[in-house]
Amino acid sequence: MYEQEKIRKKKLIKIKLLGINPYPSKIYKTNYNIKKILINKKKIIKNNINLSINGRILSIRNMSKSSFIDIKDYTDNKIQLFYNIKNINKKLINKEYYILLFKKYLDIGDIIWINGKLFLTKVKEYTILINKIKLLSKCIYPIPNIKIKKNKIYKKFKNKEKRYRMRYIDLLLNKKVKKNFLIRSLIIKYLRNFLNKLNLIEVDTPILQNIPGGANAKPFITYHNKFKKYLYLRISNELYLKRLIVGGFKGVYEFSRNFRNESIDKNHNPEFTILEFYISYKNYIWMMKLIEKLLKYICKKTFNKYKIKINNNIIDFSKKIKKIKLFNIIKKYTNLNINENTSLKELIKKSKKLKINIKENENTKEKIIDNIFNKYCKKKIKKPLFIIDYPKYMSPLAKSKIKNKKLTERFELYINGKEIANAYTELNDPYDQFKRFKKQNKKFIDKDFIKSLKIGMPPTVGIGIGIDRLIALFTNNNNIQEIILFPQMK
RNA sequence: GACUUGGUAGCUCAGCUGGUAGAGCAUUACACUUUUAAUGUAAGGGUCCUGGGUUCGAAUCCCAGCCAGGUCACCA
Repeated sequence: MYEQEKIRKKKLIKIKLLGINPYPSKIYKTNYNIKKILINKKKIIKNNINLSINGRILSIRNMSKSSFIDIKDYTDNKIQLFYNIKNINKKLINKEYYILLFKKYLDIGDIIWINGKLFLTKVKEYTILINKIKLLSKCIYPIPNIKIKKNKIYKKFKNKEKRYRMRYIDLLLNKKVKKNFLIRSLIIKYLRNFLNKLNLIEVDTPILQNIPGGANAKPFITYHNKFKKYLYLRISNELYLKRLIVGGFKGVYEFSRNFRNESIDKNHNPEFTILEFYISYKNYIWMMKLIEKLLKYICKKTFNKYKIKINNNIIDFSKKIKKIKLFNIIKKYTNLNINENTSLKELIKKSKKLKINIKENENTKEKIIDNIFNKYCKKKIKKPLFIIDYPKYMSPLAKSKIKNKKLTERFELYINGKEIANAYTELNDPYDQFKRFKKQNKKFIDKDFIKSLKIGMPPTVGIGIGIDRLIALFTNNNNIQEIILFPQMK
């Protein structure tokens, strides 16, 4: 690094001394991108079209009095450039052309603008004969070189730590990585389209909250100097979106960046994105149908097909998603006969064989069931599956079922062993909600939210979809770091 | 948090049971008038993650730490 950077710095100084600005502010017009050139190559040659393009240099081959340069642009296509000493005698050649090309001041990684005409070389490669050239930005830090020689690929930049810490290089060199983020962008775009078609309103709610509510997780704490009080980065936006439903919106959604002060692994980043949306006068049954439509829609729009391969399983998003009751799936995989009436003592007894490890002070029914499910059921789910009939004690924000008050109108969506979404008909009884908050977490009770429920929230269904996990799923990545541009690192 | 694998040149990686730090590509110089990610010759480039220890001698063995990956647990 030291050596090569030093050499390039010297070049930079020389270029400047010779009157060339290595970082010009002027914009040079282009009339093509490389993808467009490759598509229209025959036409371009036929009509003798003058091409102007931008790009980054990938490789340089100097041979005596002529040279070849490969450049790549934002379309991720590359094209070969050519210049020859014959051109030097022409009066047309400007100073910059001479200095950059013949003094060899260009490096791999430099960003240039060129103007020239397309021709076919002796070896039949479509190539641009350079007529004018401008340096747009000098590359000082050498990027890993891209080369294939004798069937060996010298293109690797695959050290994960380096890739994540220097994502700009990763994106530049690894096509797949860039593609993943293009898919991410598409999926979010189509989710928005879908929700907008439903006439939901996109909103922004506070990231800095007085009381971290709506989920059970450790928050990041910060301090407001003027208020002289602690504020919390949101762990969820749920309670704010519900306030908006109280306020009379028919439906709202937010792509919410949430923050949780927990450990990092392939499924968890301290900041992550959840899409939450709430629709009044609907319930969780309706939402299940909507989610089927939503998945089908984004799969089709993004990939132009309904079936995609995930972890060697083909998943067909045009099919109806099956439902199973929580206690039934537990029975299926563990043979354990439990239900919402099972007492804590009984649960502990029955689950003893399953090697569930719960800290003694956290010995609650919801923890034990959660544990059993995570350990024995979750990973077995490959195809999309709705899990329903969660007991009330596991669902502090969900409305109870009419026929069985101990169960709730709630479902979770699992695909490929991962929780993708969590939804329920929202609890809108303020006194019931207050009781449940008290049971769940005495430290943070959002009394203002209770007040909003007292004003009256219409029957409402709400859902949270883990966007990072959803995108990891659709891009067939097992690690969330691959689809978060800048994953958190120490 | 536990276990496990790794950290050596710009990149990818060799380096055996301890004996002067290696390769390919990249870089620099020279040669060669259109090459298939050329070719030939030569050169430069290293805090072998950090700190201790063992030893005449440590990239290598031992201990501690840092950073990262994987698996599991916790957390959603």
